[in-house]
Amino acid sequence: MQELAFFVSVPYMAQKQPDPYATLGEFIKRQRELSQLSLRQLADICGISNPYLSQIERGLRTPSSMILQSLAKGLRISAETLYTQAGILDPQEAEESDVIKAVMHDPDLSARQREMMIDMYRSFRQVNETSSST
Amino acid sequence: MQELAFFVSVPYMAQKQPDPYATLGEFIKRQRELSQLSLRQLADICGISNPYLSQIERGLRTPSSMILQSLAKGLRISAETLYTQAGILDPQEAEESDVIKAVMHDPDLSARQREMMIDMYRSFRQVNETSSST
DNA sequence: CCTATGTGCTTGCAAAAGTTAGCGATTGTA
DNA sequence: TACAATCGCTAACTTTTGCAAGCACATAGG
Repeated sequence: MQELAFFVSVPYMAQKQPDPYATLGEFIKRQRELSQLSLRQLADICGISNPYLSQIERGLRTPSSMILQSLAKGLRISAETLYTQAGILDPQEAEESDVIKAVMHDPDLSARQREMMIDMYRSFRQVNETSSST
Repeated sequence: MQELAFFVSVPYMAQKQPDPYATLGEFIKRQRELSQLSLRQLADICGISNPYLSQIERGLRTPSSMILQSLAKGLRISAETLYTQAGILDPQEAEESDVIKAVMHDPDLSARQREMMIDMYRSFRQVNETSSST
């Protein structure tokens, strides 16, 4: 396992995904070219080999979490953006309410407890919806 | 108003101290035990093998992004939280009070409903904290 | 007693991840 | 015409992931 530089200050200039059809590799390649970096340059920055980056961009390899993270750092994108692009993070999670998000993010609840709270919340919302419309 | 049968008498076992679990494996194990799932049960839910899950929990293997994602789904936890625990995503706050804050700020809930959700949440937290484990 | 079932863990092995060496094609420059 | 440097890519290799089979231990039940 190689060492990765986890400097915390990432300037977060994540862009909106311009093409929903783009794969993770295509997205990375576009970001790299937007940054005007060659394949080898980005590979060096991220601490991975250039053939491997090439294979990632062409969709021949699925990078691990650590590699994705270092790619995010190197491209100055938020890791969430990359993960969403990779289909690893749930994009519709952003559309959920803050309550559901907060419950889902709470690590001190059990899965069942989270489920119960979310069920309760959704029931409340539904009840409020029907009672207000009739 | 529709009657809702959400009882807070939760028999679910909880874990030891509320200290932050250092490694990803320990965190996953804690979540699994909070859900009262055996190693094989969670492995089946997530579609991975039980020896592999065992190795993940003991820190002998680093799961790929896809495995992490299925683990997040199986544990009903946000993938972001798992990634943060794994030290892969930057630690944006996953404060427990965020649930209460989000509930308090939700305009689509009634005061009574907010109160019920916060009660439920606090009960869960208390159950998890007080019941000591083996 | 023995069988059955549930728990987590160990052992090899196929497959995928990831690297090093090197290819042909380009570009610039002497 | 070299010659050097850079581009992305291929091939062969090493390392790690992830799984199937099976181990040891515990709790029951007949």
